[in-house]
Amino acid sequence: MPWEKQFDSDTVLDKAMQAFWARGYEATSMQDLVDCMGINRGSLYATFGDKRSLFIQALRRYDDRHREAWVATLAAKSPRESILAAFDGAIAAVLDQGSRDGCLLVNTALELSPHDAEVAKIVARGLAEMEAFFRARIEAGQRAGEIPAAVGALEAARALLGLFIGLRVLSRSRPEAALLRALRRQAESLIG
Amino acid sequence: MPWEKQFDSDTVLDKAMQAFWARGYEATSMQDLVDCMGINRGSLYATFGDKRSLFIQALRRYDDRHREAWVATLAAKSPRESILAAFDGAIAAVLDQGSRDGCLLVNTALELSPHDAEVAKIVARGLAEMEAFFRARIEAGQRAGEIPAAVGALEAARALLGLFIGLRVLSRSRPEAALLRALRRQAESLIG
DNA sequence: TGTTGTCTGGAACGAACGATCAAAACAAAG
DNA sequence: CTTTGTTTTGATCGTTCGTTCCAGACAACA
Repeated sequence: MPWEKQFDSDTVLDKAMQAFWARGYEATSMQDLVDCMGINRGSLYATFGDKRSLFIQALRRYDDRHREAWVATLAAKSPRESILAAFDGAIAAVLDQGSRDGCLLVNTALELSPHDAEVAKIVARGLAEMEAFFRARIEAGQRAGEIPAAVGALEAARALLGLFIGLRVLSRSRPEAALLRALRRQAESLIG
Repeated sequence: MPWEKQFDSDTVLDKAMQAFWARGYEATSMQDLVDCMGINRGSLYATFGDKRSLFIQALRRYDDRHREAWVATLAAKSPRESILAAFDGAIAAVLDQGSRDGCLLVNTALELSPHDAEVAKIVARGLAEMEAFFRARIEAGQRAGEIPAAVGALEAARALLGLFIGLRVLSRSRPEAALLRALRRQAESLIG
């Protein structure tokens, strides 16, 4: 029998994900990926297929490991605080870690969604689940008396999604504390 | 003496702008541009320089012809209505004309701002002027009694910018009427 | 130890990329 | 009509793109 893989698929996929995350799909070449993933060209193609295929796997992994894990982490907090913590986390990534990568789902929504149906589907689902998260947390907050019952959960969740996307875009282009915090405060006043 | 140009620089620059707008910088090749601009390769390079240079000129032109013209059009309405008309216009572009192009400034904010300082400057200025527009209109609306004085003009303007950006991103990835309209309603309730 | 099957490194592919160039085409001035 | 200087044109440059392929390295099994 052959010999086991010399690398961990998930580990190298994570590196590909980060490259796509920082630079986008078109601007990341296969050579960039070979370099940053630390595996051979042949192994890359044998394991992940072509570039688009690799990107889709990276995007799915982002959706699993980042968006879902992020939701799970936030779910530990109280409903109202979990919503604000979502915004705080995105702001902290910019101000504390100096990250200008934003969110891969949002970046991809702009770069590829209008031109690639399969990618668009993944992105739309991810964004829809963020909206669903906000909505569920608002409703839970209302049951717990943390959030006024007068707030329309669906409407507010959609507005929060919009604000959150705006925050991610501005993280990449105008990473200014005052600006980002203004969006967070708006999110706060939105849920009472 | 020589003979005049056979094409109008502004006309062909508009076509380049639309190509970059729809597909982004990296995904638009010089061949695409030669085809859609309708002029020869040599004329293109002689008139606009290299690809990045052409893009910057197209971006500046967008900033002039679209963002500024857009502001000028809106300024004809009452302050409060002009803000809502900004959102309505973006929604109409999606629902009436089926456009999924969004806003070139927003698209560029994500694709190039983190990696190109000169582009980032143009984008940041454009976004800052959108913020300034919102702020000026809010203050004018307050003077006219259309908008409650309790609204913090700067904070609200920043939130509107975030919502507007979110709207533009969702226009490209989830162009659903209910979703886009929820953002507009949030903008409305934001200014009283 | 020889066999097996995969992984590795690197060369190489055709195509497309951004960019350049010299010659032909041309309108206006002399 | 000739001269002049720019535009246009299409060929072509070298590079990089995404992708394929093959010989050598290697660990596990017989």
